[in-house]
Amino acid sequence: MSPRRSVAAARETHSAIVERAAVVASTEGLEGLTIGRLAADIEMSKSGVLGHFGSKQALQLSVLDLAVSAFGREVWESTSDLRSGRGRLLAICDTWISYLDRGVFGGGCLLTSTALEFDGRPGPVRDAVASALRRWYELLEAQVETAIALGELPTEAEPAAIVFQLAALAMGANQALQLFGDRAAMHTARDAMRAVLSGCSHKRAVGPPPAA
Amino acid sequence: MSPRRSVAAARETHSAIVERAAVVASTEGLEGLTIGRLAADIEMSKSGVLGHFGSKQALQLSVLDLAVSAFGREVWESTSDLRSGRGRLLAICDTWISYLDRGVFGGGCLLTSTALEFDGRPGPVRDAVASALRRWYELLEAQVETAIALGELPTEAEPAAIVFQLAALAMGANQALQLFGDRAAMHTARDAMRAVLSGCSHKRAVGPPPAA
DNA sequence: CCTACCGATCGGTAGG
DNA sequence: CCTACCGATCGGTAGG
Repeated sequence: MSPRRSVAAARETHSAIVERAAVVASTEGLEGLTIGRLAADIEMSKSGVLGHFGSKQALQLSVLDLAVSAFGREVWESTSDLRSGRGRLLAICDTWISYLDRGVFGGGCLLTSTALEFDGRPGPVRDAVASALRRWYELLEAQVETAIALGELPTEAEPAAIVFQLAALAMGANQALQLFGDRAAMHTARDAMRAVLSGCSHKRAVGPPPAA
Repeated sequence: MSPRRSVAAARETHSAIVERAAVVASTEGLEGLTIGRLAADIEMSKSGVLGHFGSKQALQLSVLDLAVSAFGREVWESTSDLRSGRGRLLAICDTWISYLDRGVFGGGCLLTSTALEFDGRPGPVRDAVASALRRWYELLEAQVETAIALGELPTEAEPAAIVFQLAALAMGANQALQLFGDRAAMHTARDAMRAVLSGCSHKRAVGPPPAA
């Protein structure tokens, strides 16, 4: 008479697999996942694991979904109490760096690593990570446009260029931390992000160097 | 009486394998290399391929060596006619972007992708890519220091922060091109690199936003 | 959710 | 440089 134990339990098992897979993928990559190893980790049979997804690729997409949700929750949603504009962008720089610094799934940013791992492999995984990143960048561009409209950034600021720089600095922070264990770079990245949002050097600055 | 054909021929075969492996690794990753596939591509037996390296890891290190050489030649050495300082740094921004834009081994920058692929896997490959990138960053920092000493950059400029930003922007350009096919981002990245070297915003710029 | 199994491929070795 | 082979593991299926 168990009240359909299988439904709730299956959902829990599903989550447990995806969460474990995210941890593995965080260091081994999404392609480095194997059903067999995951089954051993979670103490299930291979077919028990595979039954939840149907294929390795479907599992990869589930892991990516989890990574996107976690990123959105930690970087974007945690600034939802702020009104749109420069203030929220500054807060996002902080939550973004903090997200990287905490190493959510035990390794670096899964969106960044998946983007690089799959950028040369056409298919659903590449499409999914590309569209997730594109949505994120468009969200940020909208914030920049709002900031410009509010007079918080100069009218000649270019949203795409500003967002490009913020994303690049986040990638730099990710590499510094994961490859070199360089915590100090988190501050460097944060300062550089704030400089990008300071209204200085949004347009080409190719004049002569200032006198020393 | 062939004049030790085996020596020269073996060297050529070795190069052919490594070059092919670099092309494969450029889209599949260094861990995605397999001896069997490489052997089929190059039309040799598996053991014929493996005999040149001894192990897959040794092959990976050879590919990384090739990638480091190519990067050094195309980005650094091609600016060797310039004297050290800001002028050479500006030229490096151009050769760096050009190197990324050309997609040397058919995919993205192998140093960037290997760094991300192996940052969570301790071992010789991780050590090799980390030390190659560290040497590159130190080379750039020395150029920044020279520029400061020559009065081409402000004395309060922080070499590590400037190099961090240049490297981050290169990673951003790599992602934009490989994941989104965004050629326009090459110009965005180049402009942002030049802004970093313009003497503006080297120190924290956290004041109030400029009036609109 | 399991056991049992499939063909394919992995990195690597033996021996020549 | 080759053939022939090793044990291990891969993603996935059949059948329950």
